[in-house]
Amino acid sequence: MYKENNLSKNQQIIFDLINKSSEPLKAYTILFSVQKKGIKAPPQVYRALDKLVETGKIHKIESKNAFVACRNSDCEISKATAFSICESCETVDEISDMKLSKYLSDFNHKKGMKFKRFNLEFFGICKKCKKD
Amino acid sequence: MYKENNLSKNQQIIFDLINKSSEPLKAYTILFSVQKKGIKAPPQVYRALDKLVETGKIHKIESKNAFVACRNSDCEISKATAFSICESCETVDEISDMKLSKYLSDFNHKKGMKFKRFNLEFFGICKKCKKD
DNA sequence: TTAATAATGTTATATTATTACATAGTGTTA
DNA sequence: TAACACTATGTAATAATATAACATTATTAA
Ligand SMILES: [Zn+2]
Ligand SMILES: [Zn+2]
Ligand SMILES: [Zn+2]
Ligand SMILES: [Zn+2]
Repeated sequence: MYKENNLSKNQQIIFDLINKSSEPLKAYTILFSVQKKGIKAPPQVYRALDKLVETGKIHKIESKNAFVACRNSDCEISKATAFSICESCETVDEISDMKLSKYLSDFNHKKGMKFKRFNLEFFGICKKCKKD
Repeated sequence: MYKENNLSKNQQIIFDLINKSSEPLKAYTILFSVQKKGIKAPPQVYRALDKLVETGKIHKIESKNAFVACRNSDCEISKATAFSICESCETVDEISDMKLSKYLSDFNHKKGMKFKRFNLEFFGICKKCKKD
């Protein structure tokens, strides 16, 4: 089952759910949504999530403990992620900006640490919410 | 008690602990450490932490659910935070880089959202760990 | 076909965080 | 001072997030 599609059964079920969602999904929301498909316990969800994050199919929004599907082919397997988060409606968008990504990937710490990965979360009020 | 020092009793106890620590502290580690000082329950810790984050005295490392004291007068009350995190020894350093901070504060999303705040977490292996 | 690896199923438990409600301290102003 | 708003505290219970441990099955590679 793994070959043709590179996702396993549980991984595919959970990825499909996250990918169809317009908002970040939390692990237990996912768990409740997939119980009818036979996924009954937290470890099944967390294992699939871990794998999907590892392979860059989804990202974790750390400030929300929630997961979104990757919308950006440029984030190179989760090595360089950036998001905009509306503090009013909670909408999350993955930022796809080559200049920003390059600037941060090239950033070198004064203390000599070479970074392999970064995650950036911007917060504000989105256009839609501003109108209200 | 609030006037002279702008921190309340519990806030001061918890700030002192985090400030003296060389590593990020987790809420329940803090709770266990301050029980002899009369702080006995999670809400007391979380309330103090919330306030300290709000006022920029400490920051939350989202990827670790842990807290560090602010080492940077430039982060302007938690509006612009950046950290380097060693994936081996778990050391966390607050990055103080005006150019980086300005670059990100000035960054404008294509979708027209104006950002009020950001948090950036870099991951890698620190110098010390590279030698081993 | 055997062995290694990856994925699954299941139960229990650990860790992180909040709700709800009662009480006490502090600052302002009538 | 007394009345009030506001902030902080204390406490019990519970919610939400995540992992450990172990048994089983599926897939791949040698
Ligand atoms: Zn992505
Ligand atoms: Zn919004
Ligand atoms: Zn700071
Ligand atoms: Zn290190």
